[in-house]
Amino acid sequence: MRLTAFSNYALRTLQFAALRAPARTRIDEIADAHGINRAHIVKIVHLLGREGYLETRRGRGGGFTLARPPEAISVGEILRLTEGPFELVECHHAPTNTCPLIGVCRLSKALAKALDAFLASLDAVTIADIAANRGALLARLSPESDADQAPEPSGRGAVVHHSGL
Amino acid sequence: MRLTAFSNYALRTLQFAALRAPARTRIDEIADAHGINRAHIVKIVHLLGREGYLETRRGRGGGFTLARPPEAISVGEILRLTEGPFELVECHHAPTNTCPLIGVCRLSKALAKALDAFLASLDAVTIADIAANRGALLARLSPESDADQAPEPSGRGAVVHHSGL
DNA sequence: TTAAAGATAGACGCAGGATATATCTTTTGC
DNA sequence: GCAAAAGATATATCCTGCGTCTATCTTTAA
Repeated sequence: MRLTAFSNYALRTLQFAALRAPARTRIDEIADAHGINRAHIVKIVHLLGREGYLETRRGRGGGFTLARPPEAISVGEILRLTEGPFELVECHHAPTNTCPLIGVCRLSKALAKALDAFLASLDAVTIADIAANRGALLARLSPESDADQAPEPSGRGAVVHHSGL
Repeated sequence: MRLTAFSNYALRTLQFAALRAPARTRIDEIADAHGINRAHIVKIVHLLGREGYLETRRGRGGGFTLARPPEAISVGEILRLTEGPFELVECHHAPTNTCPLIGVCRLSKALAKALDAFLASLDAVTIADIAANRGALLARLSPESDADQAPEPSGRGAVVHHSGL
């Protein structure tokens, strides 16, 4: 049982934006920080923008910021968005189900209940919560500058500082 | 987020064995019932036998039964066995972690806690629980004979009745 | 008008899991 | 003791979802 890297990076993108607020964050910053390809974060930012979690802005000086207060975005709702339908087992998806026990199977129900417990636990956690220890996180993200946005601009393709995330 | 079919069938194998108890169950019965290849259930029965959940017996008249009372086997422990290490995100596996936030990241901790909630929910469910409504389950598994083991023997390769599971 | 930024499209690779086949060993019944 | 029935074991192959990459377009500010 594993979450997709897509979900993981989506949450880290929001966490990063919360840390940078009220300044804007750029896609390349996050991609460089993780040492991964731009395209991943591009897709994530695009989706989160469409769904009203990020305010994106094109062009020079652009970037994105949280579209809502971080206390108003829960980890659970992001996972519901990025992880696709949560079908732990085949029989949770009626159209393709082949199990004749459907409707009377208590295993299926127990699994659904456990999934609810999982999501409920994450519904109680917000982006503000996972960005609360700002100092410690920023120290890891950009060891040289603690609380302000990195001043030096970076080119598109060249990985400049690779501070990791 | 999805469980493997392997885990799903492992639980159904135990559920089936509980329903059949104290009679023995054969691998082919379950494979035929699901309409899947023998090899899947073979691997599962072998593992569950090795780990002390099933008593297996070779040869004519062989098959397997639960090695413990069904109340003493929880769904959670089976999942821990069959699902491999539960690493929801990359950073939960220290050897391959690349995230510099490791140790201070509250997202990582929140995910671990949610996973605990998931497993705790399933630790409270036993094989006895998911086989409790015996009548309803058996009616679906073998519509013609309700409470006794199907009398007709079935050959190895030929799918005979395909009652589904 | 140029550089910096997000938006969009599409191709490709690949690991894990699902599926299948073949054969060996053990046990019982005749 | 032989044959049939059952689990044990090994190996091969397919396939889907996810991750990865490249290229190009559009918007915006200096």
